[in-house]
Amino acid sequence: MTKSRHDKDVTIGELNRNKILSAAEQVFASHGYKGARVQEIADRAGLPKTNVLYYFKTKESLYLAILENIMHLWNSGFDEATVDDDPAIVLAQYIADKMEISRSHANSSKIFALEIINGAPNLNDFFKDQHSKWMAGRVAVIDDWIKAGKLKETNPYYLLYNIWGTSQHYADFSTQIKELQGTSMGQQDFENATKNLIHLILTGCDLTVPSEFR
Amino acid sequence: MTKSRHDKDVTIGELNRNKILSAAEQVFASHGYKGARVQEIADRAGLPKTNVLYYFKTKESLYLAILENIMHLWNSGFDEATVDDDPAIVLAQYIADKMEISRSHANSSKIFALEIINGAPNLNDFFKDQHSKWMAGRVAVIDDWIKAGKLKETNPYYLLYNIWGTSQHYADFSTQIKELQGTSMGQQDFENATKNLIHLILTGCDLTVPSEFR
DNA sequence: AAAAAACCTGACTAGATGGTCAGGTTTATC
DNA sequence: GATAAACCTGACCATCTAGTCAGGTTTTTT
Repeated sequence: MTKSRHDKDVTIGELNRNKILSAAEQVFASHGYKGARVQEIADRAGLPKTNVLYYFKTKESLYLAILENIMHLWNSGFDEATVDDDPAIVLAQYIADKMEISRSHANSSKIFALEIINGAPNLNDFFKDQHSKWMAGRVAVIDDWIKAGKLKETNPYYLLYNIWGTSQHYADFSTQIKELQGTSMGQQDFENATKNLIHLILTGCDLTVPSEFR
Repeated sequence: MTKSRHDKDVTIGELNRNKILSAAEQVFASHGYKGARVQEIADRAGLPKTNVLYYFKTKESLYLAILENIMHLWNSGFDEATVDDDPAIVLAQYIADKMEISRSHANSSKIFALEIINGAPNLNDFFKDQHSKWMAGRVAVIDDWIKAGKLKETNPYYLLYNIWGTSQHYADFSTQIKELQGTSMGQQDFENATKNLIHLILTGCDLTVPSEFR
């Protein structure tokens, strides 16, 4: 029996980094970037503040680390959609993806949506650029659908924010319900909410809800 | 011609108070209570910080003044609804009211909804009490509707948060669209959004949308 | 078991922040 | 035009905050 690390072993660093990220997620979600205190993050992580700053040199870098994690979550089939795809299927799946993120990563979702809704005031240039490009690409696809007659004339930004805002609200809501009553929204509740939302958004665009999302 | 104030005259105090409240609304809405800086509020109001603190002794009292203003906005027909009223009409009208507030008072709406969704961490006991009572009353009415067979078995908190969250999202969204494109959501856009929302929420409760809200 | 790497933290600092205060000016009232 | 009330603000302060640093301990590697 050796004391050396095996591949499957978790280093103290990994463990603490995760503790910190998880604590930071909660604090940033409830107080925003400016309002979050490093000390509070440390307390929630059960570590001294200095230790938090050992792993993440600044409050900003910790925040950006969280945003980077979240960005991966936001990847979806919509990213590769083209004018040849069916907008109803692509959008319905996108809404379902967003709802799943709201369910499984409520705090992350809250932080990222807040950042985007407020015009990304805390994102550095790299992230802003990355997100702008993604945004421009999605808007272009939506515009192409409209030009191709596959989607009614609509504001692409309106549509995207609509999806984010509504699915986001379930993230806020599910957290709150849990605190108030001790019971989370169940899987079935979320499925119903997802169907409702797909119906709302798609019919708002004069699209027919694909049978697999009904 | 006299220099005395007439009833219709506005004192300097009233003017400045309004400037400050309006500036504070913006800052609290975008940074939250903790993240808001008195200096930033002063800058936006075009006044020295000391002057802001002359009118509102503390940051907290300024925040509470805003919440008090908003509370009046939240009054609606739902407050006096009883089991004898038609839930479809009461709820549809309530949603329409909330949407109108999102349209006309986006920032206020954001602050108050945030406060409630986060469990009112910054509200003093008076406000908490006032709101708890309102909440208990509304939940009781919804439960009565359910017992009377006028509304399907549903979680009353879920329903209320659903209405707040979705209508709230239009407040965030409308601000953002304005910044991105220079054009606000028009009256027609908001009417459509309101109808969509009424439909979503009511059908979610197995209620039929009253014709006047269709 | 020695060296290196990773980890930890108490004491500290510079700057920001909410708030005070004392002494001023302007406005309203008689 | 004198008095009172309302308004204004530069200088200041106690406290909080992100971040530094130096000197330590533990873990991993060789």
